[in-house]
Amino acid sequence: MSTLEDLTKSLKQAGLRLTPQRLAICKLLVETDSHPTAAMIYESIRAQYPSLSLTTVYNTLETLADLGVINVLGHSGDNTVHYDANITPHVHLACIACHKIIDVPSLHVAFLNDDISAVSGYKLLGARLIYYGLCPSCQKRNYQ
Amino acid sequence: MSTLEDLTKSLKQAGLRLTPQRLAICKLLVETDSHPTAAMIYESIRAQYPSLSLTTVYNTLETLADLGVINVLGHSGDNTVHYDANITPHVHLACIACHKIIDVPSLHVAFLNDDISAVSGYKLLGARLIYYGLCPSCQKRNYQ
DNA sequence: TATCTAGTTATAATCATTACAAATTTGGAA
DNA sequence: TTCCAAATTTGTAATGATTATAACTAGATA
Ligand SMILES: [Mn+2]
Ligand SMILES: [Mn+2]
Ligand SMILES: [Zn+2]
Ligand SMILES: [Zn+2]
Repeated sequence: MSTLEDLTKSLKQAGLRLTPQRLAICKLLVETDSHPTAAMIYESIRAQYPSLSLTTVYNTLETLADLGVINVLGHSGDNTVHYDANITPHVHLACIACHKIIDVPSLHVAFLNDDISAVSGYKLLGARLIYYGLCPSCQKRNYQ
Repeated sequence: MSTLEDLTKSLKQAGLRLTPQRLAICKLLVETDSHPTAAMIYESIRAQYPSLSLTTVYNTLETLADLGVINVLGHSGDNTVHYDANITPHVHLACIACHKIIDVPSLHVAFLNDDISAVSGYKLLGARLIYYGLCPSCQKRNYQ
């Protein structure tokens, strides 16, 4: 799990400024475990920075992803990209009904990593390990 | 790996017709190993069915995905959804430069599945296991 | 044949994301 | 401190994949 220092250091080391907007976005990313989208981040921070623009959120997320300190998850059935400050490969569980994404621990991820690294010939930059289905509460709701 | 019969049977069992368009899309899906997008499928089949519409491709893919006989992969950095007729959970390697997606065999996927199934409490419907990075030829190209 | 319906098609609408240019802020030079 | 160039942010417009809509077609049924 990246810390706030990880993110801010990597910005500085890349010669980029730590603006209030970037800092707020970084803070939110490391403090949440909800795998937010750009729009969610924008809505959360708008209260503190009323002048914040959605473009800045997208730009900052792209910058952090390019630096390799956050992970870009794909869609969870909702046509929006989710982000994760936890860049150690780990498994996600996405509900196709309510679109929540949670982490699932599994020891086998580490073995999987070793396999892929050894076999692929690719220069690996990250992973998106996503199982999807219906979360317990959405299962109930569907049967009512 | 789903066969053509798997796809056509599941369409019939759901009371849906096996139209020429649907058949052509199913054939392409089971014959390719390239994880095509809706647009790629449309372009491939247009020669045989000049009247084919992109909407039909999208509709058919959604139908097959809802039936659970094809898998919806996320983006590979190209902002387009990729599809896979191989619904047994397996690992993908996506190149962020040329956007090709290949399969990678690993025994640990089976163990991972067992873990997730046992622990989650979710009703699991599928998985997207994607590592991304630079493929060997794009690595060369970047260093020239 | 006449009718009904699932499916297809063409077209338009949606909306997340990206591109662009003007305005603002910043850190450093003078 | 004051000024300046560069970096960054912002508001707005453009893009493009996907989805919605409604007219049309084909194929089954009676
Ligand atoms: Mn996570
Ligand atoms: Mn595959
Ligand atoms: Zn749910
Ligand atoms: Zn490549």
